[in-house]
Amino acid sequence: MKQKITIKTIAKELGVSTSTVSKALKDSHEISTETKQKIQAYADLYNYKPNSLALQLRNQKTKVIGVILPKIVHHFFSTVIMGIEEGANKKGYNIMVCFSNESYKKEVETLKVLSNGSVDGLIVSIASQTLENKDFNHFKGLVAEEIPLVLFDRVVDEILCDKVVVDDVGAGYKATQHLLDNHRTKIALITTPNHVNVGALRRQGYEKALIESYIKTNKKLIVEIDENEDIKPQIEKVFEQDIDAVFAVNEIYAANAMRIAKEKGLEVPKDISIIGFTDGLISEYSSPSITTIAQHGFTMGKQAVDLLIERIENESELFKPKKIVISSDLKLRESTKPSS
Amino acid sequence: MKQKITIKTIAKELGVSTSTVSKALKDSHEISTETKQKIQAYADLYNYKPNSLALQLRNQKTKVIGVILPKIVHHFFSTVIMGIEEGANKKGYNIMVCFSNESYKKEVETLKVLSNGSVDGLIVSIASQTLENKDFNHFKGLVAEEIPLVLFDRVVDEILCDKVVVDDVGAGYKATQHLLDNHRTKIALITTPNHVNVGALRRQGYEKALIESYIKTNKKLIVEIDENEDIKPQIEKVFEQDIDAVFAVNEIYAANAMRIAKEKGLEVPKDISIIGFTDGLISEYSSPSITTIAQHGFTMGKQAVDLLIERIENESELFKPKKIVISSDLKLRESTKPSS
DNA sequence: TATCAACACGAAACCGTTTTCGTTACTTAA
DNA sequence: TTAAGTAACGAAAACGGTTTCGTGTTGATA
Repeated sequence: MKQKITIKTIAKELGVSTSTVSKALKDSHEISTETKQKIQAYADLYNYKPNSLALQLRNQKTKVIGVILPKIVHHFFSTVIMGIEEGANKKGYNIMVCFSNESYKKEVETLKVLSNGSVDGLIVSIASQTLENKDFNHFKGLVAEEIPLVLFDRVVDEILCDKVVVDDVGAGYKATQHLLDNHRTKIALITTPNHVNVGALRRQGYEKALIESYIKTNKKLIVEIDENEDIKPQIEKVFEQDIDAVFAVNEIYAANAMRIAKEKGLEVPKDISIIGFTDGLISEYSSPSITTIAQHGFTMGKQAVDLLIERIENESELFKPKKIVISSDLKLRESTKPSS
Repeated sequence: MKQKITIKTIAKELGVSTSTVSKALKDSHEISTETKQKIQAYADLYNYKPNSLALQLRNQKTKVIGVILPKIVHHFFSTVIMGIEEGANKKGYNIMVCFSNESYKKEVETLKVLSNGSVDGLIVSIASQTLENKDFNHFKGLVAEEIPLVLFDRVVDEILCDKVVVDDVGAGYKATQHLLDNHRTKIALITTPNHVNVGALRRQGYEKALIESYIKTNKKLIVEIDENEDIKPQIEKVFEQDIDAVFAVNEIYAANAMRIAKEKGLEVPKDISIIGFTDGLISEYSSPSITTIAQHGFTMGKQAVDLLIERIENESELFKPKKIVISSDLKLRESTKPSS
């Protein structure tokens, strides 16, 4: 990179002190109009831009927000990023995005790197492996250092910080109830392993809805997908049971289920109803299109970043963690059209 | 944020100088074993982490790479980010991600902010609006300042820098040829406005393939989608023509085309073949699944970041812009299965 | 005993900027 | 004539590190 022009260069070149240059560029009244014009002209000519590192060091703030996601090739996380970026940008912040790739180790490392002063605060969705081994010390460290932290979607109670989540139980309930309303009673649930808590919560909603309809939950109708294995055969297994509906906790699972149903000669939604989660492009463009629970990722990102910036800029306030619950909507599409 | 522990605090607390502390923490031979142990123990106890801003200022490098994308809710860009992040991470860099949202103004601003010393280099895919109004001065400014820059996917010749692109002409040719091989001759092209050069290039490939088969291109079969309008009606118009195949330059257009085909009672691939671009989840999960040109976004991101880091770390070399062309593959699926 | 190297540490400069607090020189009012 | 005020600028500290170059104290050697 070319040697950048600094205040020092300008000062030396114009035979004044750096303080004068600094003040002149800020249009301070302390400096004579004449001198100001001379300095500003010179700065313009050589395209002077203040070094942001120096400013960050001096001001003890970076105007950067760190974002750590488990993965990105997932419509939901993409929309969350959009929301975060837009909200951050509006308040003059930039975002630094990292991925844990669902790995505990990488999450710990990334957290360490970002908490070295390079960001003013962090927005994180916890890696699946971390949720599994339940070791949250790296997060607790952050909290102890009082680095502003907002968790979203995948959160845990052990970490005392602000949180933004969707009403997973309610959403699971809503989805299941919708199937029940369509007179489906043999509803399969395709979910994540139980340690991924959003999956567990949606399952609670599913069970609650069934109980209220006096249907006892049948464990054989529930599959917990192991993402390290091939997904399709795992879902296929549940089709060996007698089912008339599928509730999947994300759209990939839902799309797979639909594909399998078709392969088995089942017609959607006549023979079997399918409902997914995360209102992404797959659900929208598959045929038949898939009814889903819309998670409002954009809103979630926006809320998370607003909360974080609030926390960053009002440090003085006493700390009382907030939890924002975003309600989710049922987005009706073809895959659950009543047969009547 | 809590007051962080610094080298100064340690020095004062232990009654030594900051230089001693700094050296001790780096295990310098200049410091006695005794003192080193004392200092290291103290640092560990209070969880000392060197302030990265201070280091960045002193070393004149940030180990951060800026990434500016037109948008993210697009499978292709998501995979590119993954590639960039992985490559960057491997070499100890972090990435700062921003979005231009296809807007010229936001692109200019973002570029300005990031080139203030907060990043060591930039990876950018140009905003559609910028391509349209052909004003590249903000990029030329970067090049003049010798800030390492790599453009990918959407690139232009006017900017003298490293580039990573897919072989768009070849890909367009390949796709069209595939349709021709399946005895389709009335091939519609659904593309972007011509200023988005990747669209223009793919169109060249399309036209080349047709010419080689002695088929004259019919302008009525080509639609340039205006993304500010509703997409579906625009695509519907081409179905008023007599067509037996559709080549779409991205998967959203392809999915829309398939949906329309079905609504018109056309069977895919019996009555009409459809081929898309960008091997995303929509293509994979729609039914029938859609044949696409795989763009290898991950590879692209990786190559881009490798190129950039190479440039950052070997400044001395004389500058000769490189252009890496990534070959694309045809991914055969159901939407173009030969009817025979 | 004088000389010299090795050892262990500190002072100070530096990265680029801001800001407080002088310090001049000049003007104005008492 | 003198005290006070003001305009215009500079010196220096500060942010948190690293690094070069002393410097004082040992111990060994000639």
